[in-house]
Amino acid sequence: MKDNNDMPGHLARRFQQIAVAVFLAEVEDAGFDLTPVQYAALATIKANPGLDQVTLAGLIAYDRTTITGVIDRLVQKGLAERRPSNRDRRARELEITDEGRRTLRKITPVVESAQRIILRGLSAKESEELMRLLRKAIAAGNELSRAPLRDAQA
Amino acid sequence: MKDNNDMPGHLARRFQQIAVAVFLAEVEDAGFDLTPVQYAALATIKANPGLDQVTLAGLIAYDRTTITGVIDRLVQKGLAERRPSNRDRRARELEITDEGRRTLRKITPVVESAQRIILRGLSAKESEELMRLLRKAIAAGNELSRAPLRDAQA
DNA sequence: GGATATTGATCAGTATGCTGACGATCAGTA
DNA sequence: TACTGATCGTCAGCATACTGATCAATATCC
Repeated sequence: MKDNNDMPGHLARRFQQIAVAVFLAEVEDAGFDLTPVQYAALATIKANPGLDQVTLAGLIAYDRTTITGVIDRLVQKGLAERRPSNRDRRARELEITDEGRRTLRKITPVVESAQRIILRGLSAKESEELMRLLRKAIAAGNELSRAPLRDAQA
Repeated sequence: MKDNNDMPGHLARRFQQIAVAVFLAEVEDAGFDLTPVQYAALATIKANPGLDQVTLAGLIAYDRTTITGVIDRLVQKGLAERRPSNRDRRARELEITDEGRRTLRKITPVVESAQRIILRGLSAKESEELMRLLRKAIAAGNELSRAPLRDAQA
């Protein structure tokens, strides 16, 4: 009988579980209330002002139906704004607020420290190798999930 | 600005996302309706007949509040049974049914094939190395999540 | 033995993630 | 221009995951 520890699927779930727990603990310790998903969305909105939700979803590989709720919460916390687009009346343009910018600036070092904690069992060299292998496996499987990573369009 | 691809947390989420999608697609193709979580729970119940829910949760690193719903669905599908324990009247003893055994037998090769698909971008050597590094990182972070892995007690 | 602490299971509440559907809108074409 | 198909955002519904609480039952300690 195959052990759980021989199943990449199980290891993936467990690694992700720990990563989320560490992220939330560090962020809360620093006095913030932001999930990993919300952080990634906010950082991506800041880097791509005025983008629409489908583009945002593609940039961070979220499902477009999940984005709706995430943005709801960012807006509700006053970190982002959602307004109808003039170019395409179906679309919503997303913008980070000043408050969002402040939060992002203060929280980024915390997030980076969390990333180090997630890998605390590995040497620097092992960490690099793990990330390289994950990137490679992810690239090969990108199209297999409903929410693949997509480049921004012009 | 740090790229998403430099964040182990983001890579963890993405890898897990693909792993779940592959698992569900393969299992559905084979004509079954079972999630990764339900599969792991069912296989563990079979390997440890009569175990209680907390022990099961520890063996596969689930939160105990999540287990309740997972077992509900296994029972509802007729794959497992839940009955009050005689030794400890707070506890529920879990048992796999004949139907559960049949399902598990037929589905196991499908699950193993899914594991190969998840790693299809990597060579055999790289796959081994990825799993080794994940195991190491997970071991170091085990206590950081609310649902750490636990050995079965005597 | 009896007070206290702990434990097993569940629940309510919240946040991802997904499937499949829908209305509104846009783009391309006959 | 009218039609057709695709796209954007949202929704309902389901399944993980977690926090924190509660109830019942067991363990522990004095």
